[in-house]
Amino acid sequence: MTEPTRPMRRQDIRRENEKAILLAAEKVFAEAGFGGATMQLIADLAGLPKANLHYYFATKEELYRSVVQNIFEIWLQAANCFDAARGPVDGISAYIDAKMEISRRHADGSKVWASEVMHGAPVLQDYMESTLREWTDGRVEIIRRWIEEGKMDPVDPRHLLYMLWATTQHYADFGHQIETLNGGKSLSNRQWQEAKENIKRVILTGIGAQPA
Amino acid sequence: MTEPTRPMRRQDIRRENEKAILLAAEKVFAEAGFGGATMQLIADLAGLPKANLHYYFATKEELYRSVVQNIFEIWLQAANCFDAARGPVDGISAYIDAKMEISRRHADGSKVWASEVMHGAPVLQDYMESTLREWTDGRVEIIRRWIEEGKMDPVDPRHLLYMLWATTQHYADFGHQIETLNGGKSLSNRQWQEAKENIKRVILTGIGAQPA
DNA sequence: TTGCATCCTGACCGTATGGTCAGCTTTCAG
DNA sequence: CTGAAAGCTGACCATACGGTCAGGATGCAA
Repeated sequence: MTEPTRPMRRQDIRRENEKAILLAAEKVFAEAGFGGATMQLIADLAGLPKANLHYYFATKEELYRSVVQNIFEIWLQAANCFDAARGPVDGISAYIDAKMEISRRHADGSKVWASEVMHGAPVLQDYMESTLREWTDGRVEIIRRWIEEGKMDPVDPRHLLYMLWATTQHYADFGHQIETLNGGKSLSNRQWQEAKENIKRVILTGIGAQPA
Repeated sequence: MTEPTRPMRRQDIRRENEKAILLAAEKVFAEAGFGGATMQLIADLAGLPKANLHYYFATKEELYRSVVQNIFEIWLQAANCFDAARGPVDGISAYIDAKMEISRRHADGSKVWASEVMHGAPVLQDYMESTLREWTDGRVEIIRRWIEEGKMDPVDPRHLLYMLWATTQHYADFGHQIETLNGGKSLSNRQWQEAKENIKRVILTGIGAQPA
């Protein structure tokens, strides 16, 4: 115990409880899926009575929506790497780094996101048709320009993006499989590093954008 | 209606009903996850009363297990491509073709498989620790030999395999996302072909195993 | 034809789950 | 200090779901 008592302010209480609930929910949704998750389990993990969850989030759907939107924000932020870059080597390297960091630090969120998409994006369909589509179109344009400028081979930009998403996301979504094939141990720092380097090397070489 | 009545034989009845149930179950599990799927939904989709499902499959778990094992078999069969090959170009090309075909023809199964792994492989843990591990180790050895023989660059075989799994599986698991970014339309024959070619080209080039 | 094994199913049951609510405690502005 | 707003929660409810079962229908071997 750090403090004997804590005279929390209202603001703090709300913020901390919402945070605890969202964190617990992310984990439970990731492990059991939306249908398999129960409010009771989330409540227990968050250390709160179930009724308290419904005080902050009216319904299971609303809580789920919050979790999914959270991870979507994080996912989109990794986009910035792309824009600041001068060429494919910088841009794609940075993007892979960022996405791999997400796979590692937000494995649960990644799984929830994957689950949401796999089940037809019932919650995020709007975002996918607006924000995601715009983001993608923008990146496709950037890649197209790189190709025009001779900075990389003429690879279909969309399929290249899918490849980046797939390879990086895989380390979160299929982390359990990777762990099992790694002797039941989660990847070490070194192994994560190797994974990143491998992806970068194969893809950058594969699109003819080798570092100078 | 094709036939007025059908004097089915017992054998046929069992086979056809099990098949119908498994097909329906695969779809429902893919769309809703294990927890979200209901026996009633599966029964409706299969065109049978719910109680009849329990006649063929005692429990929801047993039905789910059958579905997962089915797709695992298919998944493993794609392995043969690897063995018959003389070098990385043949082997990896054939494997990508096979896995992409699975992503296209068995999208539901692929999703169920992904879901199973994402949730910690509660059903398939044994298989993963035995069959899958053996298969993987064998393929790692093959790739290592290719590297020794100078047929490709020294890329970590395991991470290469993960890359192959990820890129191909992505077209099934994230098919909805891809569809949305494709203007709401599923990929055409031509687009599937392009996807395959792109993956092959980038990866084969990326590992320094260009066709002669 | 007969008898039996297989196949089928409507009706039912116990339980778990999402959600509600009345009433309590705590915070804090005035 | 005070009252209202915010925070909290045990007990409760309706429903949906997995699973059961008694008994009827059907095929099939002898």
